Amino acid sequence: MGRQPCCDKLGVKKGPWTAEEDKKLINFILTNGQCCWRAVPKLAGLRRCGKSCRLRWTNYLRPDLKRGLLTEAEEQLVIDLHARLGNRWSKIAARLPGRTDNEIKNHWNTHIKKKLLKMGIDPVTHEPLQREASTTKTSSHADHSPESDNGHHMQLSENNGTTSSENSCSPTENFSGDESHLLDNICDNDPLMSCLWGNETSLADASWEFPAAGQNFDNVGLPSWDENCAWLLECQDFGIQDFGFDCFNNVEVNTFNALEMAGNKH
DNA sequence: AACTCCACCAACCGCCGTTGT
DNA sequence: CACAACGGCGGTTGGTGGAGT
Repeated sequence: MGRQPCCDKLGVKKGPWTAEEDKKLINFILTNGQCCWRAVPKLAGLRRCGKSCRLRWTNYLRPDLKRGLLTEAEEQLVIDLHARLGNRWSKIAARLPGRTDNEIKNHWNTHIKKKLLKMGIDPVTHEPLQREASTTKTSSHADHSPESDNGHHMQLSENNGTTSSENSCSPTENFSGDESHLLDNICDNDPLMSCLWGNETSLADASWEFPAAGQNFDNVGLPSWDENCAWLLECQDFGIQDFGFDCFNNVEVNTFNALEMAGNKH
């Protein structure tokens, strides 16, 4: 009869994660790798739902995360991808290494939306607002989807504010359909997109996988995580910056910062 | 200094497609 | 095949801190 419940919901902690919890989660994934999230809280000694553990890991603790504001290039890419994909944040995030869907979604809602509106562009349809107003008479936005915007999306350009309609790929961007053709179009018309879409398979297939114990990050150009992390965790209480170390790569520093921030909060 | 407003973002909620029993 | 949980996703909320008054 079906599966066992994910968590009993009773005695499950909610709210912000503490440094201690982060430590436990990191330690667990270090030694066991990413396995079934349902088992993680129990095995890691966390009073959290597996879902919550996964979220914490993917959005905050993952060592390959970039932090800080999106760069201009990233922002432009998000806008472009949003015009093509709509609110499919996970798909968009897959094109921006080191960024999470949550982060992109937040950035969209807090920054990009306003920016587009200021420029007179509808953030939903990527159409100019005036033209938008006239077209709404015949079609509703409620059902807006990448398939329905006919590819006449606006591209944010601080330089000239021109649209990219002319040089963007066309219409009916149904990714499940003739995707290879679509990707060709995108790549042909946009160098940045070309670069990213060029790695389509690797990016798309490279669901973030933490190496199991004994493996290291050599294949992704990262240092051996489990070698570093033991003392990393021990050091978190001091704060890495206090050491004046600048020899860490971003990955390690990010993890330090994450832990430190969590530690400072509590 | 105290208060209010606002922006930011981590985390939760609920839905949906997939998958195990 | 039916059912129920899993995993993932997108929408939304609530806490926090900074800016403005």
